[in-house]
Amino acid sequence: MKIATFNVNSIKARLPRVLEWLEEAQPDVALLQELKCQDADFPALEISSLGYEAAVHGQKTYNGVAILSKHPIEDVFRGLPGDPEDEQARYIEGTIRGIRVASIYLPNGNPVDGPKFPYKLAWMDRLVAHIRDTLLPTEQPLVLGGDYNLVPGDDDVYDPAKWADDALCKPESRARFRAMLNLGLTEAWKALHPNAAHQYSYWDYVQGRWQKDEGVRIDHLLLSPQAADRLAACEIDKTPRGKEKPSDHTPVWCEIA
DNA sequence: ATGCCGACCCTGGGTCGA
Repeated sequence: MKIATFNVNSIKARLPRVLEWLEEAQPDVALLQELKCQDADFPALEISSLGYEAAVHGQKTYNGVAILSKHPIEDVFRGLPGDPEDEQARYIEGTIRGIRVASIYLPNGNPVDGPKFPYKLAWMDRLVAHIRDTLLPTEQPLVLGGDYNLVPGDDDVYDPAKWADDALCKPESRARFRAMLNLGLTEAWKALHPNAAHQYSYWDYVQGRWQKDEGVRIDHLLLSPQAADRLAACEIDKTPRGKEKPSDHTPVWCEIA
């Protein structure tokens, strides 16, 4: 089963790109982030015309996540537990052919001297707790994909010195990402490309970042042991980023045998 | 250079993303 993650940066603005990508890449499951629309405005008809059903957790203007699937989506759960006050639509999970998947839009956290950084760290703590207390104990295959807004290592950013104090690279952020791995999760791309460096999933629109290949690797697929045992492939698909009116992210996909 | 681009809001400029 091919499972992809893609931060689309507005599903409305990106619909032609997303439809074209679904037709070309043919993922069984697509985990989308940054829909920037409410549930009622999600283009479900166009998506379903390509054979995908959708589970959506939308929000006006900001955030918004979805699971698209060629196979039935069961037991959909919206929102990350742990803070009833948190109304940002950044998390949705569901089960497809026995695999529990989640689409994650982790907070950016910048600027680090404002309230957004502690919100990011608290959100990551909640995610670690949810994985540890609810997801892993089921011993189900899990694929947690999304825009983690996290650069795992200095090989994953074009200029690590310039980014050292960014929320995406800060030790406090990286420590919480490592906490997920320490629970027993496998980062799919790194597992299959242990010696690769400077392979990115996001390039800023400005200053010719894409043309100069100055990006960051922040879109990840995390697998439980039961899913990692079946990991057959994982790649970054740079094709969509090079097209007209692209998202600033590009999809990352894995194949679970 | 420190939001240069591109999206959102609902009217032309403010806010946000990473």
